[in-house]
Amino acid sequence: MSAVTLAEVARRAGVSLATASRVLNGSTRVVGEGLRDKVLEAAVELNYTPNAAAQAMVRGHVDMVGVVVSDIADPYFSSIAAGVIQRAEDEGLLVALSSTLRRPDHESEYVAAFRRQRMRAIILVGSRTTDRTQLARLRAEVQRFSSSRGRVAAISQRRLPVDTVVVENRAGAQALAEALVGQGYRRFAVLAGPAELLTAVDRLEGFRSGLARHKIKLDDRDVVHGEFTRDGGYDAMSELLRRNADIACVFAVNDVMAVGAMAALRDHRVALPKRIAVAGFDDIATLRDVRPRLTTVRVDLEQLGRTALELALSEPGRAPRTRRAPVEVVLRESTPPLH
Amino acid sequence: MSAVTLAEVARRAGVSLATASRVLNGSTRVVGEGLRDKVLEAAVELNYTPNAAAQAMVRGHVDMVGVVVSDIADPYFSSIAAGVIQRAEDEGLLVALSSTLRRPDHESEYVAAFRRQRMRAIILVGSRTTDRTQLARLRAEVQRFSSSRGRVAAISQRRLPVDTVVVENRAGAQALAEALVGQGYRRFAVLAGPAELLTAVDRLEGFRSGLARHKIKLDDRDVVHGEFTRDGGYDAMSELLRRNADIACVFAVNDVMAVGAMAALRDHRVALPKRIAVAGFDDIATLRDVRPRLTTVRVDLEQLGRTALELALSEPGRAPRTRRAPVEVVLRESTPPLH
DNA sequence: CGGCGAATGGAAAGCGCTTTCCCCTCGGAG
DNA sequence: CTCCGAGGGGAAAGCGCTTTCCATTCGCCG
Repeated sequence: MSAVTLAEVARRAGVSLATASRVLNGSTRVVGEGLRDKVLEAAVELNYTPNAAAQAMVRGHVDMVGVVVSDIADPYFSSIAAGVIQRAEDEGLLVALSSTLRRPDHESEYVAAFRRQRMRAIILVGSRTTDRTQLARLRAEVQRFSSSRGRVAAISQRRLPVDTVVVENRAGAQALAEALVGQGYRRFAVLAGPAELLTAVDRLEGFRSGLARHKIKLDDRDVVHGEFTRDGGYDAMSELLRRNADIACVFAVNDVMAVGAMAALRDHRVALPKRIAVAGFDDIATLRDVRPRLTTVRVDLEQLGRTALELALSEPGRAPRTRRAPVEVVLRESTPPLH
Repeated sequence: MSAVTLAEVARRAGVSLATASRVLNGSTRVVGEGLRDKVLEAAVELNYTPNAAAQAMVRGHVDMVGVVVSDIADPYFSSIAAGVIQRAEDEGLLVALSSTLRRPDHESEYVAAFRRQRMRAIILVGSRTTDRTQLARLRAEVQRFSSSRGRVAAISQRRLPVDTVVVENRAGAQALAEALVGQGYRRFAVLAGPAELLTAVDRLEGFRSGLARHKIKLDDRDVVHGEFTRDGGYDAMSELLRRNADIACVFAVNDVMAVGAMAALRDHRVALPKRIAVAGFDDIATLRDVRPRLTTVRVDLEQLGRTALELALSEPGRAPRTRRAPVEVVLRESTPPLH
């Protein structure tokens, strides 16, 4: 049993294909009431559904938006995706979601795939990296997509000539550093995530400059890089402890790593937060119940997703726009005021 | 600048459209080496990309699979989605992901949308419900999709005539109950999730029958229904405490609720797990670091997703198939052995 | 009452691709 | 040397839909 086509509906309603199309699939042209009703009725009787592929072909684009994330199982990305999906539903758009499995070099491939599908828009959620070749490739691919009237928005850093929702990673980390100094901490270490991920780098640098404002220097020995994951945090913290560093507070550049760090501290029987305090970044909802409650920098992730899609769908300006996503320091039990 | 078409490639290579198509987009027909190379070369020079919409139209389906989840921000669903996406990548398929935002009555709409798009397959991840009308509607929609050679697989309960990965909710909950009795617990309560969600119901019933095996009765007063979320768990636990029930161990039908319950216990200054022990279900990775470590029933969520897609893509049998997803009780600190 | 423009319906030309069907060219068997 | 069949190439027919571009029909104004 094959699907019902517009032609069948038209025949049944006794009108032309053109009229049926105008009635059923929106058009500027008005159709007389009589015929309009006939068509509608025929469509219902035959249980007609438009063939999206056919529409996509003639319209030049499908009613979908593509989203590229690093890892959908990571709550950071799934929250953003939730925001995009929510907004997409409002717009009557479907969402195609791809996960690079933390291989930023695969981003451009997915952009290409989405271009092939003639997606209305593409949202790039992953962090940009320091790799220039990669960036060039991505930029080229994005260019191609936009030059065939596809819209693109990125989340995180402004490194591509597209609308971008810039997360205030630097400012947030800096404010966090200052707040922690305000709590009385002086000796810090940072669990810094991958050295090539701009999001991680920005947070590290922001934190560093926050400390600098109070004449506190962050020794390179006290910066440990690691995966942007729970285990990455665990390993980095373990490494730090192995180095026997004399620190009072550790900043993990995201909450997931922070949780890993806390686990490592426990496993090494280090009093938390007494001996070593821990702070994170993102304020992941799922992690709000870990104890001690995690000091962090809140980012409204779902909002990020919604904003990005909005930006991508709105009438493009003559130049790429930037929207800042404000962040907010949240002090909790994991970094109690000293004495 | 519009996209390059196959016709342009053909012209440039000096061959017919048919030949170009056969070379570039796979066909049973063989093309002579000379022409083949010419076409390939022309395609590269012009930077040709096939128009997926056009291909979809003539082939009858697009190279995508649709996934319907209840809430992509929930780690349960995002893990399953990750599994599906992983497997889809292996197959060269893109994934369209829709979230019903916990409105099971919207599932059929998304199935319809995916049908319109001519997706290759659809994976239904959300739990089935007790609502017969809804089920009928979903079944009808699924029927239509499969009758136009679309493949469907469901995860959780076998309530639709489609391939299903059945999660052993009942058996798992029953085994958990018995394990808890083995730990010495006798007075139980259940935070039971929405009464209409089969996943929640199955877990409750499984738990009940596990207790029954040891002649322990679960009083209806000790079963509190609530949302399948962290806050749902929090509220249900609070309600339970308000009832002043005399219980030693609480089973929350999923980990997310369990975490909410633990938060409620803390807020009410109830010693955890000493006064009241807590157990969950799912073994959500992100939650493995909450303290006390949560006793739970492990489900390999990513595997669930992978299996479902595999099932959907494999040659359909004459009858819908069922694949059981085994689960495993994991005892941890949140339910210590009694004395 | 004639004439003209607005309103409405339909025929048909694509959109970019796959695939059938037909044709031509060889190679090899008889 | 003829004939047949296989192999490889191309013309063209769609796939289901949107959208010009015409053709009609009215309504109205002068």
